[in-house]
Amino acid sequence: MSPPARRTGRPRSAEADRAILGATRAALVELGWSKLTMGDVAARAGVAKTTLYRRWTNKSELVVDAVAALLDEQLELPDLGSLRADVEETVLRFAALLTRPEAGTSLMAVVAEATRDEALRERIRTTIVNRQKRLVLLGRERAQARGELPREADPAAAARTADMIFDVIAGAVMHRTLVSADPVDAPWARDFAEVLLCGFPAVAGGDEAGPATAQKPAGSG
Amino acid sequence: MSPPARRTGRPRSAEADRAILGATRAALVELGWSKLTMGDVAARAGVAKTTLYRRWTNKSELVVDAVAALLDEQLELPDLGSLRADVEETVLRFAALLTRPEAGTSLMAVVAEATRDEALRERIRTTIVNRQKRLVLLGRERAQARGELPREADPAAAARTADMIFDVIAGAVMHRTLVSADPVDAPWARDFAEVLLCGFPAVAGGDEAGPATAQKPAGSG
Amino acid sequence: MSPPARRTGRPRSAEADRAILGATRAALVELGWSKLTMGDVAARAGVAKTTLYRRWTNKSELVVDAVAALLDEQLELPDLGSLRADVEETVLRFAALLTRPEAGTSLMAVVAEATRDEALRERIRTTIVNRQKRLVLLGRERAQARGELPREADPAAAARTADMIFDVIAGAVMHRTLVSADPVDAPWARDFAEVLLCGFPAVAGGDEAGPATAQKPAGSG
Amino acid sequence: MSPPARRTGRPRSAEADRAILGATRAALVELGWSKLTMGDVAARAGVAKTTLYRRWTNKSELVVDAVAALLDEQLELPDLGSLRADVEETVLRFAALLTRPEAGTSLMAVVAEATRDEALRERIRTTIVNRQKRLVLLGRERAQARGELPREADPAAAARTADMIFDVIAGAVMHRTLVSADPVDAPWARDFAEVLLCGFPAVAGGDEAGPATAQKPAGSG
DNA sequence: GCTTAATCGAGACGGTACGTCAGGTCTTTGA
DNA sequence: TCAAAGACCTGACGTACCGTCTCGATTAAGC
Repeated sequence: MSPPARRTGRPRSAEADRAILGATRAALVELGWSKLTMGDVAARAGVAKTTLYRRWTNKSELVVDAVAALLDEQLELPDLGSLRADVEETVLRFAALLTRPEAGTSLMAVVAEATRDEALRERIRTTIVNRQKRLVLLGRERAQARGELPREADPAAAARTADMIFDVIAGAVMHRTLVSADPVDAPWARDFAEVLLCGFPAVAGGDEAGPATAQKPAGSG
Repeated sequence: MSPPARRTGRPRSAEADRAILGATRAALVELGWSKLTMGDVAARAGVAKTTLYRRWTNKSELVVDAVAALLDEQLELPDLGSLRADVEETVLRFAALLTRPEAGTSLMAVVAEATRDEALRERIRTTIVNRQKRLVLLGRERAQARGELPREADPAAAARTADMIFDVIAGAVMHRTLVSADPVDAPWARDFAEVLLCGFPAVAGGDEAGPATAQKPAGSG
Repeated sequence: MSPPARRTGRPRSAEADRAILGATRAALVELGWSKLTMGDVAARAGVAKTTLYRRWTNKSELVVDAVAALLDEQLELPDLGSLRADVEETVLRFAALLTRPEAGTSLMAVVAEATRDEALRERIRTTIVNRQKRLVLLGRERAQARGELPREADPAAAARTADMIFDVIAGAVMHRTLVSADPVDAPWARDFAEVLLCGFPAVAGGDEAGPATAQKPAGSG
Repeated sequence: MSPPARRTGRPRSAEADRAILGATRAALVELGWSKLTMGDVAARAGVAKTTLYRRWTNKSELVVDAVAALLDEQLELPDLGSLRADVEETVLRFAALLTRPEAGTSLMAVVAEATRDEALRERIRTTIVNRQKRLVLLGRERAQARGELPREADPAAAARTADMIFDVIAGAVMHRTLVSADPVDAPWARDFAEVLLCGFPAVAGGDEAGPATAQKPAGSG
């Protein structure tokens, strides 16, 4: 059907695929992105380098897949009864994941590489970004079911909002963890959820200051 | 004092320093982080590789300095009369900067590298992170002067808040630009400022839904 | 007996054999020994690599057979009425053959390979060396029939002599053509025949000098 | 002067040159031509592969130089008082050399390679062929001094003759040793010297048969 | 006409070496 | 002492070919 069903020749070993991705993750844990080599991954997987290059054109694509598998497997949306609690927990889990040596660094490195490589960019978008956005979509749906958020009429606007939330949450955690190199702990998560739900003036000083200044600009919308 | 006062021998050429950083930026523009080579930088700067290594211990540190200089030179806080306007403009400027080939990629790559290199992490913190936090601090001060934000009593809490804001703004822009690979344009900036100042329920549907559900959890501090 | 009489199963394609040897020669012409690859030969022959390895254990053996077939097909002893004329003509023909890109190079390469490979050495001996010695044997017989050479009493000595002649003729032509990389033309062939039949002092200066000095050493034999 | 006298930069290590050629010869002895690898040679020489490739563009050129050095060092013309004795001894020595694993095979392989590589052919000619022709020239001179050979008037003809003798001797020994894979021993050397000095009919049957048939063809020069 | 078994094509596989490239160091001569 | 030049070692790169191995599909010979 969609894949033309290669009929002929020896079929690719599914075993090898698994071994390679596993070896990649193990190597990332031990060595980190920059010291990981294709030869080493091949050796760990008990596989020839050519087998590796037959499936992934380079280190970046391989690592994207390995990281994507990790994210798929590790990230699940909790259901703690309130949007705020779900956000806090998700932030903590995501931060914990990014702190793992195989995840955060690799993601950064791969994204850096992608700026010069359209194919890689596409692969990141499909296997990581789009797939993790499900968390935002699911979280919103639950919040709407609970009555915490209104149902949105315009689906385009809804999609835009989801993208925004995804970028804000993922971006903030990533930046805090990897760029600022500060810990994401429970207090931070609480403050962050507050900012996300109420705006930062609520955190900055007192609740009374917030509403007064945070008006939409007169000319907008 | 700080420089141990080298007295003897041929002094280092200040010309060389400038040429090297310039060449590094030019090379980053053309080639990007991963294809940039020390040999190439040296050649562009009309300098021997030795000279280069006498000043920076490795590629990463060199690039950190080049990027830091770029950020120092390009990022300034606008004063548009309101906190919201300042945030929107800053977001746009920062996004424009990250889109430049020498900036975003390099930053990501260098951060990725830093996860395994304490010295590099420190250099990033001092020459990039801490130095750009000035924008947040200055912005808050102005907003306080305008009466848009209250003066905070607890300096530790004030610092924490500033860090948070910095991570949220920088992180969101960075993630949108480089990971999601979507454009940061005026509408996005407007929405983002709205989230930042009022919380995301304000964007999600209608103002009425927001306040009702986004209460602090009962048991929290 | 010699073939273990495979009774059952699909028989090997004789077509394939021919196609492979042909493709090998074509590839040798185009690429030479060192750039010839089994995969390429298979592709040219429209045959799978497996088919190829089912018949020849490796590249060297395949090439030996291809070259042997070439020699068999191209080398024939002329009958020009005198030993000298036959020698000259044979030398020219052999040189012409060695100059062809598929012959000389391959022969050298295969011989080089054989020094570490007894099986290959044996194959060369049987399919090339012994088979081409027929030219020497036939030539001598004809010369004896013409009365140009005496019939030899001792068959062992006769064989030794034939071997010697074979090595001298083939070796000289091969060395001149491939090592010295000088042309074997009619004058050279004439001189060579002179040396072979009369000894080199006859060529060196004048006939008178030769016999006088080229005596067997007194103490030998 | 002729080399523009590179003044600047670290000079090439003469030590390395020696180590590499030595390692090459050692590797040839142990492994033979086809199993010798550049990486292995580099490792044995305690040198990086790049250092090796900086001096020789490929395996063949390296081996040519190694073999040339071997020949220079091992081949010397004996002076046994007569041309015949000198020839016999030289033949034996040359055969002994070719039998060594690093010499004969390598020479064949390199010559095979050279048929497709003009630069290599030139290198063989200058470093091996021309340099070893000295033996022929020297041998003739001595024989002339002894009165065994006439002095030749025409220098061009003299050169042609020397080339011929060189090809006949080297070619015969090489073919016997490597192609026919038969031993070159004292009896063979004696027979060969006889052929070379008196023509092969002298060996074939009786001396009386030789002169009668080995006349120059009527129509020639 | 069915069974049997070796052959065929295709192409993936584990290996080994290739020749290149970049990182970072060291050794010259010259300023 | 520093600078320019460039050789050096290290180690990874991605490719090429080797010879082997699985596939499913043929194709005769024997029953």
